[in-house]
Amino acid sequence: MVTYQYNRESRLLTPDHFKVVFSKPIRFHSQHFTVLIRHNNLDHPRLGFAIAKKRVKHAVQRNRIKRLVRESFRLNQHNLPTVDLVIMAKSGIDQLDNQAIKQQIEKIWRKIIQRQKN
RNA sequence: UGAGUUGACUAGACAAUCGCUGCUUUAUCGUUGUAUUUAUUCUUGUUAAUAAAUAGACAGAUAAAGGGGAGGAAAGUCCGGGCUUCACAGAGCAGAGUGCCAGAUAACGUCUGGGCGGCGCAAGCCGACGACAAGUGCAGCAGAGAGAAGACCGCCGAUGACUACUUUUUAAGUAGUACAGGUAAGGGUGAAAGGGUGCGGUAAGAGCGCACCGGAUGGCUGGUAACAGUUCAUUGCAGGGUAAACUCCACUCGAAGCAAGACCAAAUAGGGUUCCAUCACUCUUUGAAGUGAAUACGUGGCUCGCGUAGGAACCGGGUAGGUUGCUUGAGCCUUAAAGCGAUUUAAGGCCUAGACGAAUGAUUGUCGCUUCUUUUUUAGAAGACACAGAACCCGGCUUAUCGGUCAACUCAUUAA
RNA sequence: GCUCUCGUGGUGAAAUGGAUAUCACGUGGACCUCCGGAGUCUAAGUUGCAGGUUCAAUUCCUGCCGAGAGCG
Repeated sequence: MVTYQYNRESRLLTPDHFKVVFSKPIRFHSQHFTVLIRHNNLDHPRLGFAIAKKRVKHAVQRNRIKRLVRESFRLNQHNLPTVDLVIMAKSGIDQLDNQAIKQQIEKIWRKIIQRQKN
C-alpha cells in the first residue's frame, strides 16, 4: 500500500527510542550524511534527526535539511523496510543546494533497500 | 537636476499537485455517567439493584469540508515589566545599578522636549554630562621644577660681600667680580608648568599698579528646573588633571524562573495502617492471645557464603508519561479630542501561529528581480532570490540586512 | 531559561595603566661541523574586532565575534 502520510507514528518521539537506535546500529554513509538504522517491530519505518548545532550553525539551515530529508522520506517510505532511522549531518552540508541534498539522501534510501533484499 | 539628512512603510506575486499542524462544523466510533422510559430481581420501595433504548454532555479516535499558520529583527539575552512559586512586622548595613533638568510610561539604562559641550556650510548628528573647595591616592620617561612648585640656559645684580680707583678718608661715590641673592618676561622639557593683551613700573622682573577681555562669589532679572543674561556690588585672580581610581552625594533594587507552577498518574522499588499466614519465645488466661524476625527454611557432610521470608485490602508521597499553564493582550486598525512632543482619553470595528526529538514545507508552471553570456533587442543560463526561523507574553536597546516606495527638510547648480 | 570564565608569536603561559609586550617549547634563516645533533646569533605579535575614558590601554568601560564551563 502506498502512503504519503507523515504523522507522529512515523517519528522517533522519546529519548528511549533514540537510545535503542544508537545502541546497536547499522551505519550508512555518504559525503554529508550518516544514517543509523535498526529494525523495529512495527509495520512502518520511523525517522529521527540528530543534527548538531556545531555542524550546522544557523537554525534556518537546520530546518531546511530536516524538511528536505523528511519530504524525501515521506515520498519513499513505502519502499523502505520497517526500521528506525536516525539521520546525522556532517559539517559542510549547509553549503549544498536543495537538489544535491535530495540526490544524496535518495542514494542512501537505495542502499538501504538493496541491503534489505540481500 | 545633483548631493545629502530625518522619519514611515514593504520584505517577490499568482496557480496546480502532494504533505505537516491548530481551530470551527458535520458524520461515525468510543468513554463516562446525568435525565427519561421500558423490562427483570426481591428486602415490594413515591426511594434499591441490573440490563436495554432515547436524549444530553465530553478527555478522546477516524473521515470530510471550510478557514488560519514565522519576523522586522522571531537573533543577542543587554535592560525593564506582567505572570507564577518561595521569603517577608518595620528600619538599617552590605552588594549591584543609575547619574544635566523637566515630562511620558506598568516600568526602564527606553522615549520626548529643553539646557550645556563637540562635529557639520546646512538640514541635522553625537555626548556615563553629579562632586577633586570632605578625605585618600595616581602622573613612567623627559625636565631645574608635577602642586599652594621651581632657577638649567638666560636676564638682573638695586641691596649685601669682595677688589680697584677717586674724594672732603670711622664715611661717600664710581667701575668691576658674578660670591650671597633677586627674577617667572624669553628659551628649553613635557599630555599638562598656577588667567590673556597692552601701558606703566623696575636693577631685572612680576596683578606690583592701571585699562580692556575672561573668570570667581553674592545680588537682581527671565525660566517649573537645568541654565542663561546682567550698564549691579565685591574680589587681583583661583589650590590645575584624573572619580570608565578608592570614595562622597542623590535615587532605584527581596529571590528565582514556564524545565516557574497546578492536576492526573503505569511498571518497579520502597513507606504507613488493618487483616490473614510461617517460625521462635512467654503464660493463673493455651487464645484467629501477646512479644519478636536477632530467627526460620532451602542449598550442603559441616563452617563461611548465597538464596527465600509470604498473601490481600486501603492510604499517602511520587518517577516515566500525560493534561494544563498557552495565547484576548499595558492587543491591533480607523476616526476624533488634549498636548510642541513622547503619550493619553473617547467612540467604532477586528481576533491575527501555538508546535513540544519540536509544524509553518517540497515540486512544477507563468510573471517580476538580480547576475552572467550573446548582442543592441531580444534570447539563453544560473539563483537555499538580502538578513534570517516563534518555544510563556509584552515594552525597549543592540547587532545582521539585497532592494523598493512615500513624506518632510537642507545645500549646490541652472531656468523663470 | 539562567549564570560565569577566557581570547597575547605556530603551541602553552606571564606582564601594578607607563620604555622596543616577557618566558618555555617549536618553526624558518645564519654561524659552527666532512655530515647530523648539541651550542651561538637572529626573525616572525593588528595583544579577537569596533568604539570610548585617560597625557598614555594587554590592563579600565561599552557593544559585537569566537571558544569553553556550570546550574536547572
